[in-house]
Amino acid sequence: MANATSPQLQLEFPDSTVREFEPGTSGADIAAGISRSLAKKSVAYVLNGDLKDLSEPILNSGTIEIVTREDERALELIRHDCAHVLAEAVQALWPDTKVTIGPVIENGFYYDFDRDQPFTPEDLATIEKKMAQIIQQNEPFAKEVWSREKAKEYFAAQGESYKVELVDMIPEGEDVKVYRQGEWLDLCRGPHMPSTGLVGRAFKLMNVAGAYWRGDSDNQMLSRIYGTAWADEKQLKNYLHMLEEAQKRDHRKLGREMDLFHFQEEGPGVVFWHAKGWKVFQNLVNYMRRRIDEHGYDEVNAPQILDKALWQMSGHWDWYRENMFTTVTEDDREFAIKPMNCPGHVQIFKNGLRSYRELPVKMAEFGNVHRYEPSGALHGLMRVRGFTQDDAHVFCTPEQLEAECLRINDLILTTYSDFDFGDIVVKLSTRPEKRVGSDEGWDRAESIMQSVLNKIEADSDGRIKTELNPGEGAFYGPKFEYVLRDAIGRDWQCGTTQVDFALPERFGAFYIDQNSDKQEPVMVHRAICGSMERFIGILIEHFAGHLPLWLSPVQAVVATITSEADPFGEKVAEALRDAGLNVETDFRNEKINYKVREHSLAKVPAIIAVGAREAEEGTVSIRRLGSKHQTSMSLEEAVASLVEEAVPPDVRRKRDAKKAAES
RNA sequence: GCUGUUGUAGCUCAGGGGUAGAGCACCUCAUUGGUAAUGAGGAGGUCGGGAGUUCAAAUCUCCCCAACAGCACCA
Repeated sequence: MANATSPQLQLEFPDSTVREFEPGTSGADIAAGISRSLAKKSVAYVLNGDLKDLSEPILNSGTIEIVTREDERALELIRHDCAHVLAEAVQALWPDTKVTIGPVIENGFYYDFDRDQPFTPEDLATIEKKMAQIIQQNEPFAKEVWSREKAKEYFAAQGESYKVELVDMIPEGEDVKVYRQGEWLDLCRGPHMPSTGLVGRAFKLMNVAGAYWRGDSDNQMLSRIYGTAWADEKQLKNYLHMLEEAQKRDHRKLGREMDLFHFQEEGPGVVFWHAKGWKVFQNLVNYMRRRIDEHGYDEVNAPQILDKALWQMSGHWDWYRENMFTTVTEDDREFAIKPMNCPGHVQIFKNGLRSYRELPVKMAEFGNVHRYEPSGALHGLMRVRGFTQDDAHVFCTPEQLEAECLRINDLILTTYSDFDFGDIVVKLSTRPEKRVGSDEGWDRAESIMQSVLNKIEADSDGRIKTELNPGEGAFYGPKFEYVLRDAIGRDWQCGTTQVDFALPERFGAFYIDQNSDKQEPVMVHRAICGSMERFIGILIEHFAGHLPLWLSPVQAVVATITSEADPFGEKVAEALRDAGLNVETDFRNEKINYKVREHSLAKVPAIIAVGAREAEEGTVSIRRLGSKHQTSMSLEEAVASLVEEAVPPDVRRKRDAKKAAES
């Protein structure tokens, strides 16, 4: 068709100029046509939003942009190329290693290998050296399109059974592509940069780990090597520095330094809360109590241990047995320690007769639950075997469901904002394969929740991102998951709203409607912090230990400079305590430098130093955590400002609203 | 649970087949000092637990436990 009348490509450049090209022109040709320096610097191009190999011929019109190595979009190419170089290096060093996949991930990449002898951390340096050699050789990445048969034959002959499996997974109609780099090649959909040399030197292999083939624990465990790669060494250095900083705010480390809690061998996954940590815990519980009170919940408390029969009825005995702590008494009666609060709450709902007039019934509990989590899952406060859920169950009519979901969303989002969390993702998880209830029921619930999800996003001013998690719902109903991101960039699911079809029916819970008929209520499970333990862990990391004054276990330390000032120091402490603040005194025979250092390390928000001068003038010198400066003010001023700052955000919000209404 | 690594004083860590060492913290004494470590002295562990090899084990081997990094699972 390429003749004199064949249509030219219309390509629009970033500066909005449109130019015509012969179909089949490559990105490299275009870059070369613009300037020699661009041709040299370019590593790929973007056509209509898709990243392409520089050598890829252009067949369609559209917007085009040449991507240089410095471009942010080149970063994923650098990382992906680096993964290929890693794989080549590994096979050069250990030829009997089989390759699998090596994708780009946040901040880097990994590659999974199958090898009898897993890699050791010492191997990483060897591999890095080999990688540097490969990069030095600067072989071009050459794309080839193979037939399915050829690819399978080739990889089978190489003994690369995983690659054969991967070829089979490529959808019909899609090209089977391999990228060659010198002698070595890999099945890959691309794109890549023009040559291995462009990977550069700003890469580092981070660690080795086991990982299951295709993410399934029934499959073979592979040996995974994680790496990071950046455009230049400065970026790499920054990233490594960021990791170090993140480690400093690890809640396990801060928990010890701040004397909040500890773990020990005899109690894997259960927390020993120290006095200060428990104070934080109580401050958090008190906050949540005020919030749920404001939202019309009733707090209840259901038993820790219940007969197996109840858990059989709830379905937990079938679905959740391996995660439950159980105990058999002398008289051979079997009990389970509750892993969830819902069955208990249903019992409370069922006790007595419920009228439609009572609905929605909102039952809350700071429920202490125990779950036998896999040992490898345990992680500080973030993942424990005994924890406290800020749990609640809303029993309502189907008509009330949407409004209740929105009400819960409001409670969750205001709570997160009170704790200064901005990065929130709400995910809607829909019906899983293994499930109870009719498809019509799921249709109805999912459509209600989808509309709630849309409202959540629309009302958030872009603060909330929403996602769909198909097939990830609970077996008894769809759910929303509220996910926060921690200091190290890990995501933690905290809040959740789950619609339950199964439990009311299983327990035969009902209410009496307008016509004196029995009706099954809809049950909504919801948690906001999720686990108080985890939430505190996230708070510690989020604030790097600098908890807001209202949450802080010790809000101020009064430290005297000389013992002469002790009586005045006592007076200051008393005044602060009388005003409701949590205050400690430090009258030890130590220098003020020593005291300041110690309390700063313990993350005390305010150090109030008093010496002879303050005692005489009736003033105090306040040094706030994180600041190197101190301000001097009268004792009265100090008390008033600290008291004001220590007002919890919800109390402040209510107070301000009241004030605004009055004026 | 799976793969790998680690486990020595409260903390951070050194050592390593012949019965343990540092710094900080702790205790005592001296020092009363202006905002991130005053000085001196003292006490403290049998080296995660168990078994084995050995004349001798904290050190080597095996089993178990726990922690850490991932994976899988999950609030």
